[in-house]
Amino acid sequence: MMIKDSQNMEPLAREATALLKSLAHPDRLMICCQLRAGEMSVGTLETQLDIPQPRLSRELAKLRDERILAARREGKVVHYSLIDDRAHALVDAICHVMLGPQADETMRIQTQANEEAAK
Amino acid sequence: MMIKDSQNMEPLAREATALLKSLAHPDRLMICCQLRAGEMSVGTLETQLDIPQPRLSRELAKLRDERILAARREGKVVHYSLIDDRAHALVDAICHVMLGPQADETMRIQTQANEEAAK
DNA sequence: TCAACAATTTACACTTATGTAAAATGTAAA
DNA sequence: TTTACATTTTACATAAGTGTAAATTGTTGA
Repeated sequence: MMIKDSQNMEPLAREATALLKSLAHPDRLMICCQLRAGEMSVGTLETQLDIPQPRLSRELAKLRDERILAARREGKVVHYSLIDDRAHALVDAICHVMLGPQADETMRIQTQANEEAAK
Repeated sequence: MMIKDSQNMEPLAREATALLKSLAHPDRLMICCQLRAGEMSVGTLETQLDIPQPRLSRELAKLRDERILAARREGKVVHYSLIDDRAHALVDAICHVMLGPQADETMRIQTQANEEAAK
């Protein structure tokens, strides 16, 4: 009997690769990486990640369109947060794979303390 | 004090996104997914994944160029295998994230038994 | 209302990714 | 060497991603 896994796997693979593509850009990966620590403003992200504002804004918009991030306005400032559990778990896994089991911290330096310092 | 994480994170993020891009296509993800079970010929992959041969061959070539896969010729047949540990670990993680903690098996149906059956 | 700041959108040029079909290559056996 | 089979390469059209700079929108406080 001929077994075609693709019929089971392909839809899942499409879903998975959509998520992978969302994270497959340094700006977007770093953004999601930072936001694991909690909500952060565009200005703070700009400072911490050193991404030119228009580019940052465009990548944020992409991630927002894909419901990976959510935006919350507070006065002039817009705060972004990571609302997709799969994306969160995948970023964790990526850090794990890139850095080895022990040191997820290297890619997760940004803490509330730094958030304050950046203001 | 102003802390710029990007200076630590950016090179790593570039590395990580290179790997993500390699996997961010249904054909390539499914190929790597299958090859976790072990070496497999182009023909077997074609049958199991139902990918047109020229496209399959092109994606295999990409993964080969990036040293994620290795090819071994045996007569007319070319066997591919997954030789990149990070890619292997990341595919495991992707399955885990997409399917939940329990059922990695769903995306890893292909066993040696199926390999034989497909011949 | 005006000025200043935060963030987004637009416009443009350029590169890369993708799907399809046809042609070419390499290998083994008649 | 000719044939058949397995795989790769080429050629082409189209779509999607990326970087940069300029213009625009939305908000607050003078």
